[in-house]
Amino acid sequence: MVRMVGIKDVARQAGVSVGTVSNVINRPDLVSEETRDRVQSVIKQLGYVRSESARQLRAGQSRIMALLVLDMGNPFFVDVARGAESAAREAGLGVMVCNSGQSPSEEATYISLFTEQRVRGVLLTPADSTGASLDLLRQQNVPFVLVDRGAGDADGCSVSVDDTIGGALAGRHLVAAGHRTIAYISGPSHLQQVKDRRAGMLQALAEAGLGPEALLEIPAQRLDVAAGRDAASRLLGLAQRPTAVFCANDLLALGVLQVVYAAGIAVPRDLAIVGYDDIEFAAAAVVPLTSVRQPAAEMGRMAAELLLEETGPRAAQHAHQRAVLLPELVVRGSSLPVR
Amino acid sequence: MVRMVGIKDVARQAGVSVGTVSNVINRPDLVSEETRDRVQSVIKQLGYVRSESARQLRAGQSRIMALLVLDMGNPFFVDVARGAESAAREAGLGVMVCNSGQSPSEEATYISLFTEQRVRGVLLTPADSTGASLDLLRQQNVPFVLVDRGAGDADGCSVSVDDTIGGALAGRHLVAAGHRTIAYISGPSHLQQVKDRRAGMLQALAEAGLGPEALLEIPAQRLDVAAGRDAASRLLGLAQRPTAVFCANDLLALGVLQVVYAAGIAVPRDLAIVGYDDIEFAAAAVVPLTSVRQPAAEMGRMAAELLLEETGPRAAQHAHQRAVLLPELVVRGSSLPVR
DNA sequence: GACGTGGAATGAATGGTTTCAACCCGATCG
DNA sequence: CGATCGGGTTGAAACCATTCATTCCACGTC
Repeated sequence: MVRMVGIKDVARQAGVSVGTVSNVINRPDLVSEETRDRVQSVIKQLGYVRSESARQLRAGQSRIMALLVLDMGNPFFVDVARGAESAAREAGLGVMVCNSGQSPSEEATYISLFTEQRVRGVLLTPADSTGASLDLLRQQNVPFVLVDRGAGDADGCSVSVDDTIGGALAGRHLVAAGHRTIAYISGPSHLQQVKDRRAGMLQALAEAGLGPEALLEIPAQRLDVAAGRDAASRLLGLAQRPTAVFCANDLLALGVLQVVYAAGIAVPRDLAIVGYDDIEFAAAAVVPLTSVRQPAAEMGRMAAELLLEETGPRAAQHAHQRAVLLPELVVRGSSLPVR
Repeated sequence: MVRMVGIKDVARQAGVSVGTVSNVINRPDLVSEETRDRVQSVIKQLGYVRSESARQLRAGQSRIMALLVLDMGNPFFVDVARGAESAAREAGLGVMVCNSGQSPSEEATYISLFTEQRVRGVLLTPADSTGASLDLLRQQNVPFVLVDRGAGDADGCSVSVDDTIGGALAGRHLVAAGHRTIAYISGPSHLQQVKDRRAGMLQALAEAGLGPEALLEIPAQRLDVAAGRDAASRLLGLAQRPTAVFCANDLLALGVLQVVYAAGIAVPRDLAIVGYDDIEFAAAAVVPLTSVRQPAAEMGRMAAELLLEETGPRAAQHAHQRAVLLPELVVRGSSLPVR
């Protein structure tokens, strides 16, 4: 292994002190133009690259923020990551994207990795519902921002989308299209999102004078395509099939669409489908899916910006906040009323 | 900002020297059981977390490897990332996943971020075809492994899949199903993959005694769903439409499927479709897509392992190698011969 | 009782950068 | 002419964990 060229080598070669080289890099305005040019050219000539670890050691914090998502296979989180990444880059930071796969233990492993790295902060959608992960972060006072989750007891920021409104948007749309019995393909019951989306749907039904019996819940184990297929088979086995399905996310909806289509049931004529998240593949399905759009990239960006504010030079004026964004219904072929 | 508890605090509290604390953490067998327990409990009590930057500063390299992919929105790369991540974690490293979005300039930005971080190494699918990015890495002697690309002139490892064989698999399958004119929806022409897949297809056609005129190339700007839709419209506008389409990747194929279906053309009866990559959404389409499966996770894992070998304790015995994996055809509904 | 042995613990040196008080020197002011 | 100012530069401290040569100690052996 060849020795790395350090700031000292540059200083010697340029005939200045290390302090001056540092200034050339970090506060060029303090250095005379002549010296600056000379140092710059030596830097280029020697191929000097500053060592982030040394800089970090002094600064006490790194220039990396962590993003810990539940499922990298879900395009929704990919969009979140994109948003966060672009905000971070504007501030000259890197993002370390990691995938907990919904496992609290992997989540804990990553969090300890992050604390060792002294990351600037963590953006996360916790997989652990007990809050133990957050305690870990608090203990090390690593700033964090919750993504796609409200910070209930609030000692951190959060960015989320109002899922009750989202559910209601879907509900009103289906009711307006004449549906009177709707299936809800939910996900793991401990997820707040899943509950809120149902609540919104129930609210919309109530507005139309329909009781909770109009909503038939079909639980799904996970929020992925396979779980959607599975739930759809159960749906098809029912004696009295609802005329519409609302899915807790688009992956489920894609699974449903596949099974329903294979069974020869026409969408939307015999069955309307509404998904949630509006991932790219929802629009790209053979029958484009109506979906409740979450501003995923926007969420990622906001989360990153909140973190930057909390850890930036103006940290003192930072007050934790809970940003709640609004979802939007995107109507496509899978739920269009048939004329 | 509260001061971080350092190794010195632990040492003082436990009544030992800093060297001993370090030994407890890194070489516990050198320390007597009694001392070890005492130190461990102080560590827990104080919530001490070692500073990776300080450790790194001495070690000269970090415990993070970078993965730079072309498109995080493509599930293929997500699988690559998963494979790399799992191999890295087994070795106690973290992976920093970044997205160049095929832009050489973003790629360069990330590479300079990586060199500053002194990452252990970089796994990448270069967006820059001139090789300038690799030069940057070589210059700083940062080890790298090419993913999904062969290392032609070889001064690094690479892991790729034989795309010519992949194309041939698709070709033989379609020929066997009786197709005699096939459209090839390609991607950006400078991508080697795109060329190799076509070459394989031509080879399969030749084996069946068909000349290059049997393959009709329809160029696509990018390798995504929208480009697939676009190419499909052009396909449908043709006077003499081929009976089968081979797409350079699954995203294109999904776009094609959507447009073709909307035009009322039955798949596979009127048009067979074969994709490439075998992403989850290919199997999840309404008409499940036949696709050439690439062992994406396996590729990510191998790449990470090669990097670990190159930078690990046995680096001396490391010889660069070019691993070439084999693709596999997964036949599904979109190309089944109609009885 | 002198010496050797080996396990356990020590503490100083090391690494690269940033920061800041101190310094130098030419120019301006009184 | 001396004092002051300020732009430009310097040099050393600080950051924190690791490493390794050294010291310490208890025990056993001759």
